[in-house]
Amino acid sequence: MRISAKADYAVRASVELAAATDSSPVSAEALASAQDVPHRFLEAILRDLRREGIVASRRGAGGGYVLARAADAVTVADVVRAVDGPLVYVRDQRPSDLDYSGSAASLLHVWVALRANVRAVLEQVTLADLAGGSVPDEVRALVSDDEAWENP
Amino acid sequence: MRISAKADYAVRASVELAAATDSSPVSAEALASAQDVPHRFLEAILRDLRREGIVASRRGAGGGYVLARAADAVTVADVVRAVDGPLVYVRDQRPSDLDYSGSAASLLHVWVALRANVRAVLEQVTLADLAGGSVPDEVRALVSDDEAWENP
DNA sequence: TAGTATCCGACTAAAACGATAGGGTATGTT
DNA sequence: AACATACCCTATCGTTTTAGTCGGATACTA
Repeated sequence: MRISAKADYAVRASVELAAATDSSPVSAEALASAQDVPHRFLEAILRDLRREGIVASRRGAGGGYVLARAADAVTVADVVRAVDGPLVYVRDQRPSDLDYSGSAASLLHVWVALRANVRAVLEQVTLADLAGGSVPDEVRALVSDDEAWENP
Repeated sequence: MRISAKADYAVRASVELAAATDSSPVSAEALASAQDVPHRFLEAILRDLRREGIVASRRGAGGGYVLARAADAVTVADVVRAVDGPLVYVRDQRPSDLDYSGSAASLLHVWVALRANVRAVLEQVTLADLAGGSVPDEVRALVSDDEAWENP
């Protein structure tokens, strides 16, 4: 269960855009240096985000990227899905497409519950939350538990 | 965020062992055909599980594998970690090792909350639960929501 | 028309993934 | 003792994914 560099970079760039309040486009170069991400790689990621309707772009001098929607209408899940596809899948299949037989039948429920709990976090946090330096109460509750910070 | 074939197979084989009540070893071959998994591949996985103390093995005729601990003392998280390492990591680092600066600082909290919610499922379900065809109430509550079964 | 910055497709090195192969070693049965 | 069973270990292998890079085309501004 890993979050790819691509997803991490995509969210960071999107948050940076959400934080740029003055509605003028931000260049890929500026985003790359602000978040310390390889510029050419970020360009490719931003193209994905544009194709998925997360950001809009303007070419030419003074061009760059802006969010295509309001920052509070874009969740982390939206951004991750745009670059990496489905949030959770098992052996390249969606949980609901799996077919378990025998004593492992209930395992399907585990994967579905897992996905539900992943969604509960990533679909709750918006770019506006992150740009504002805060997270929803439900998420804060999760991280306020000391156990959440331990590496078992 | 994918669950690898290895992790899926490992859990299924472990559940099969938990369901084999008569404490005599089950061969890799028998587990492989019961769960429809490549036999040689499963053997490699079982070796990982043994090294991590999840299963015990006996060699020779009539040999095979048994759970090394009671089925209600082994969680799905234990099995997944044994074959795939840490449950959640971002760009090959544990969330707590990440270093975010600028407007994406709160993103760290999102990844930590994500991991906490993943744990809340996988550390709660034991092999005994699955072998018994049921899951803990907290997990059942998650899957009873119709939304949990939809592919967005 | 010069400069800026996005857009596009191809490309690459390295790692991960999903296995498979060949032989060695311990254990039980006859 | 011979034999069959079944785990054990190392190595290999083809494909896909990951994380980037490169060269140039296209669009927009001043």
